[in-house]
Parts: sequence; C-alpha cells; structure tokens
Amino acid sequence: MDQAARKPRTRIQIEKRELILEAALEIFAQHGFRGATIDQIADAAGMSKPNLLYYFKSKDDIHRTLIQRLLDTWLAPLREIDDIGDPVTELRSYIRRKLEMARDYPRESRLFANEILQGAPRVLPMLEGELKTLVDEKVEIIRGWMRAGKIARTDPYHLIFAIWATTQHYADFDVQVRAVLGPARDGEGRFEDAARFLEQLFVEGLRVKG
Amino acid sequence: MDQAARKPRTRIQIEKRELILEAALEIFAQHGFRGATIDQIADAAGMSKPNLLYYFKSKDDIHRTLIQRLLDTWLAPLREIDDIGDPVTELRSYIRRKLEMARDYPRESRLFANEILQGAPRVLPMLEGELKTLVDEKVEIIRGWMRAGKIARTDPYHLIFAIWATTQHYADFDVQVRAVLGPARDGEGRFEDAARFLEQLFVEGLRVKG
DNA sequence: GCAATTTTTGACCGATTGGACAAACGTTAG
DNA sequence: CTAACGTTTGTCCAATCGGTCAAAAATTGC
Repeated sequence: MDQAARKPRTRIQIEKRELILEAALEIFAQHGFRGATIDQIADAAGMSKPNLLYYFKSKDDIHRTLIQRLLDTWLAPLREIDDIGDPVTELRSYIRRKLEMARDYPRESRLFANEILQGAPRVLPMLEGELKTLVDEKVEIIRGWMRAGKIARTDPYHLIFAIWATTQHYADFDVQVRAVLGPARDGEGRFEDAARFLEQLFVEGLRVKG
Repeated sequence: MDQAARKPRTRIQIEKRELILEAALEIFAQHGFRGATIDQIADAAGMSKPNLLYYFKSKDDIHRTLIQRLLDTWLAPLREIDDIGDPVTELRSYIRRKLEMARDYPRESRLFANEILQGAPRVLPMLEGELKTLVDEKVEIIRGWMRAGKIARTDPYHLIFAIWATTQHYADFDVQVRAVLGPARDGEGRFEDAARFLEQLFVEGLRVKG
C-alpha cells in the first residue's frame, strides 16, 4: 500500500519517515529545494531512492512536510510574548530565545530562509494568514507597552523584523560571520558575544528618553 | 573565436554580455545557482542558449562574473566609513546607504544571500581575505569612537553584523515583510518607516550612558 | 562588392533528474 | 507452514540539464 505517505501506521513507517526528514532537512538546508536531489537525501538516510519514495510520494511532499513542521517550532517564541510580565524582560527573553534557536536549529533557519528567498512559493498563504495575524496581535501588545511609557515609541513591526533579522543572521549567514570573526572567538563565545550585544542594542535602543 | 568569453572586443560583445548579466541576475536571484537554468537566462535575455554560450563559456562563468561585480558595489558603503566625521552621523549614513542598497538593488542582495546560504562555495576566500581585512579595519575605527566616549562600548563586529542583517532583511525577506505588513504601507512609505526605525534603534542603542 | 570575421542557430549529446513499476524479500498472524 | 501484508530494490523512463558543433546568417574591413 502507498498509504504510508498519508498516515504512518507501523512502527517502521514512523521511524523511517523520521529518518528521511532528518536527512532531508540537512540536504535541503544546504542546497535549497532545486539544488537537493532525492538521491542525495536517500543516500543520507541510508536507503535507496525507490525505498524513500515508498514513504514520501515526492520530493515536494518531503519538503512540504519539513516546512510545516518547522513553522510550529519556529513561531513558538513569538507566541510566548504576552503583556503580563515586564516589557523589557519580555523582549529580552524573546531575543534570547530566537538567538538560541538560530544556534540550536540552524538548518531549520536556513530551510526557511531558502524558501523565502525563492519567493515563498509554498508558504505565502501562511505568511499572509497565520503569521500576519500572530504578528498583528503581538504588535498590539507592544503598542500597549509604548502607550504605558514602558518602552520608547517606535514602529513595532519593524522592531519585530529587526529581531528576526539580527538573530537569524547568525544561522543563515553563519559562514560569513565565521569568516569575518576568524578562527578565534569560535564556538560558545561567539554566541554569548552576540547575545550580549543584541541585548544592549535593543534594551538601550528602546529605553524611554527622560 | 571564443575569445568573447575572455575579453570583450566588439561593441556587440559588450552590449550582449551586459544584456545576459542583467537577465542572469534576475534569474539567479530568484532561483539560486542550481535552480536557475541556462535556458531560462537565455530566454530572459532574448537569445538562444548556444548564442548565450558564445558570450559566456559556462553557467558558472556567468555566476562568477555577477558575484565579482556585486562585491565591488556591495562593499562600497562600508569602505566609505572613516573617522574624520562625527561617529553618530557616520554610522547613521552608513545605515541609510545600506538600506538604500537593499531598496535599489534587491536582486544583488538576494544573489549574495543565496551564495552565502549555500556555504559560500565561490566567495569564501574573499570573505576570509578581503572582507575580513576591511571589517577589521573599520572595527578599529569604531573602537576608537568608543574609547573617545563618542558611542557606547560594545562589540563592533556584532554591531556591523546587526546593521547588515537589519538592512539586507528588507531585500532578502521582502516577500515576508510585505506579507506581514499587508497591502497598506507599501512602496516608499515602508522604506521611510524602516529607515526611521533603524536610525532610532542604532542611535539610541549606542548612546553613551550618562 | 567581396572576402574575412563575427554572430546566431538548429540539431544533437551524454549525464542527471524525479518518479514508476513489478518483482523480490521480510515479517507476522493464524 | 503459509498466506497476507509490509518493505526493499533493480530496472526502466521521459524530461530536463549543461554544453558542443558545424553550418547558416549577419556584419565588418577593404
């Protein structure tokens, strides 16, 4: 049965699908959708191409599944923002969480970056729907903070864009960051430096002038 | 003669090579290196594939030429930073110039982003050489400003990364930005909003605490 | 106007691609 | 043991890819 692609039933199907997705994430993140080949993915997953196509009905199917999974975890930090805590603390921990995700899930970040760069052919509806709704919601919270004089008045949309851009930069442009910083200051130190800098930039940048 | 690929000699060669590069920039920026096909580029340039290959000896040759051109103009704003002017003014105009480039040359930005995302296979030596040297140089200037108490003390490398990330974001993630902001606030207004926000963020974020 | 040179094209090639398929193999419930 | 079902693979295919080549067409120098 080719039902495998629709709903996993057996233990093997669940395991193998997971194995394929893990391999595909690596390949897609590195080469983009068109740059990746089914053979590469199958090879990385340790199985033959027809075997892989037994679990996913097409290359597009794999990619779509990955993107869908990614979005849930990717937007989690943003969802967590609420207006019950201290605004500065709230923003600070959002930045830190996003930076941690760039460090811990760079492949997911690059997969997403690739998709957006190509014009978001597979996720545009989600961007205009779910994502926009979520951002609009958080923008209102941030506006509340500004009205209350907790943070400086500025454009909340561009604030969110700036946080996304600066944090994801460390995953998407990792090669460039590493090349510029050089072999010294590698590993954990780089992450802490970035965290410290971004924290200062956004906290001071949003401090209310008095 | 296939010398066309090496050194343009005639008027037609100069014009046609320019036409091809213009078309290729569009295609490469949208689909990445592997995603783009010679046929697509030839079609966009209004000529046949063999004709295109008369002017460039391979797909890689076109791409390499584009990247090489890009880098000169891309790094120009950074080169312009010097320590004779007022630090805040200097940084502010650097940010504005970078943002203008993201607005006026989004295809170049995406071409570069694609290259870096794929691991910078064609420009890694340049990143580790020329770019690193240039950044190191400007970092020293920024450090001087900090020592002189003109701007707050922080990591100059990550400051530069943050400026790159936030400005290029508007070119590379344009689809996402547009989707989130919606049809209103399109066009020139978006650029001015972004400019105003980034200016505030970096100027206030780097203000010396008194 | 004509010959040399440059430019353009149609036809073609081998390699790679995503995917189909049936046969073989493994597993498991009765 | 065996029939039914799940898994794996070798083989094949049509489409597309980057690139070649020789010959036709256009241009240029004289």
